[in-house]
Amino acid sequence: MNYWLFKSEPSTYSIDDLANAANNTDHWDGIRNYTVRNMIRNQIKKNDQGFFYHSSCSKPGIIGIVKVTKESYPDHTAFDPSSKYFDEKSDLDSPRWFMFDVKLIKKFPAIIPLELLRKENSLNGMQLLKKGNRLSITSVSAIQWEHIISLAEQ
DNA sequence: GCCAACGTTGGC
DNA sequence: GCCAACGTTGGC
Repeated sequence: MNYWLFKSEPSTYSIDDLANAANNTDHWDGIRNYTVRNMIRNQIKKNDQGFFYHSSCSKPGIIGIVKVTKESYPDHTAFDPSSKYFDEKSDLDSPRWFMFDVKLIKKFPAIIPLELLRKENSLNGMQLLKKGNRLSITSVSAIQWEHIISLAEQ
């Protein structure tokens, strides 16, 4: 099983939106970056777990845990001209973009701020924290995962 | 295939 | 709003 970190701008889609979705489950759409697309198609598997990360907001950080409930399938928003994620180059017969489903497992009582993650020496190698990282999905090692979970429980 | 120009991300 | 860093586009 793999661990991930999924970024979302709370003004677009927050952890509370997921909490309010039917069965606490929703699709993770709108990925329009090839590196991340390939991660979805090749690596993100059912029952993988991930952190829900709030980005581009006043206090960015990790706010909860989700679980992958459905693996890679075509992102239908790419075919919808009214969607901001519409991509006229995505072909129904050969979709360019993919999404997956996640279920909310836990919302932390308090966000774990990016600022705090940066202070943790044992998280030095974390992909999220690397200079220039802009990927909206990054991998998390089991050790990093456990360490962050322990921060959430403090 | 190179690379300049432009677009996007996302912390601050 | 700024801007560093990276991604994408498209002419050549």
